[in-house]
Amino acid sequence: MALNQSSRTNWQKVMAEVERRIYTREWQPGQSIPNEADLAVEFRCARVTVNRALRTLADAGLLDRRRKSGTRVALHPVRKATLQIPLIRKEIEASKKSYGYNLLLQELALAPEFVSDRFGLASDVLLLHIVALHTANGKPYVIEDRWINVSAIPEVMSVSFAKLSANEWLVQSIPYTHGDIAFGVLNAGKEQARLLGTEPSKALFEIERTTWDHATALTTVQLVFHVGYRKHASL
Amino acid sequence: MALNQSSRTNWQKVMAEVERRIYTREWQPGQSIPNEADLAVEFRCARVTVNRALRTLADAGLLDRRRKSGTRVALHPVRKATLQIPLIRKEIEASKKSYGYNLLLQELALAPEFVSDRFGLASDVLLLHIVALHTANGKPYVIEDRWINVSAIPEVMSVSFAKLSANEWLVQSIPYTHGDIAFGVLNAGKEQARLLGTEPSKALFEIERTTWDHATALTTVQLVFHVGYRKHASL
DNA sequence: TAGTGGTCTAGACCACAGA
DNA sequence: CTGTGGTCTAGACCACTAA
Repeated sequence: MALNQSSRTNWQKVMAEVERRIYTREWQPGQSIPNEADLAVEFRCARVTVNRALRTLADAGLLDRRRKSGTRVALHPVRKATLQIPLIRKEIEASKKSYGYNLLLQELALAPEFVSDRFGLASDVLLLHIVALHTANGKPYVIEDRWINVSAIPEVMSVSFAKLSANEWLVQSIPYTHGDIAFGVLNAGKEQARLLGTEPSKALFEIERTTWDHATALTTVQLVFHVGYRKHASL
Repeated sequence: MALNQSSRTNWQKVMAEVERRIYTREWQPGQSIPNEADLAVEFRCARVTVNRALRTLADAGLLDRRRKSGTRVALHPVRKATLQIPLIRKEIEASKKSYGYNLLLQELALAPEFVSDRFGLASDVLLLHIVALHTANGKPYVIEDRWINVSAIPEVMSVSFAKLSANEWLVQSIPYTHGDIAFGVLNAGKEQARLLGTEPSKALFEIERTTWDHATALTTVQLVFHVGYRKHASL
């Protein structure tokens, strides 16, 4: 029993010891490990403490757990990367650059088909269309191209996004139950290249995000980032 | 007290109810919520149950918790997206396509500077360089361009990656303590375009990943995906 | 220094899925 | 049916930090 890890809490020590045994192949991939009760005895702690350690490792993908059949070391550890999705302003300020914002378009318009499809609405519905440019130290950072479901958020009609970005107003004013997000890539079009200060066909990083209130779509946004943008995470 | 949610366990019901109060603005952004003990009384459950609910919401970014000053509804909910990083083979098989693999290069070579820098090694060190193409239904899916630290993993020298990809062999054979991952974008070069069946300068999605055993870098890999590749997650 | 979240314990019951 | 993980409880002590 080697629980002398430097980690603070007991369940973290247990977790570190279990990780060590997995790492050193003392417990091999696919192999069953002792059950919680036995480990609690070995580690001289409550079973709940072992449970928390093993549950955390299972969440991280290192263990597979099933009732009755027990806990096994994962054969193919599906690691998970957690990405932070902050406000654009916060992201820029976090890198110690000065944040700037320019509204380019705010108008009611017929939604393109891919948007009305995504929202599950008829194709002749008017939605609020907003395009804006966020800058860092005065340089283009990201284009925000957003559609808002005005029937779900009528109060948005009386808001001006000249000073406050839709990104920020929505986060502060409109809660949502869930959303989906996709990371992709595109070749810059003429207008995108002009706005971002680069040449057409340059490869640009793109994020599409749609948020929902239960079954009602609230807004969908396409973010197109400046050349060289990367998103980092740890495993 | 409305704990009649359809969720199963008690802490999930508590969490759902707290989420509801946040969502309906019964508890407004920035506002303090009752402490765990009071909530436990209100919900007629143990404090630990409330703790698990609130801790989960804090992990998700909806609450800010501090000792002594208590729990507040987050002002800027920094949502987190969790991306699955599976084996390439598993990812392809999960979309019900047939997986294929072609080794293009396996040789000892002088590492380019960005690799020896990343590994913290001298610039004249020989590393194992592997390039391979993974296919889905016979069509190019992703180029795997990998450098392996042979001094940390000497046994890799006796492995042939003609049949089994380095991606797969490493996951099965070489555990790691941590890693970092970056998502980015590039314009296809001539060779990349040829391998992926597209034209040069097309925008391609790229993932760079480096894994470590404590302070020792094990391997770094660049994955360049086929045109149109996107990575999805939920919020 | 006092209030709050973080953790730990021993014991209990439950839910699920193999044998 | 039975073993295993999942959860819950009441009570306790600890760690941090704002007042």
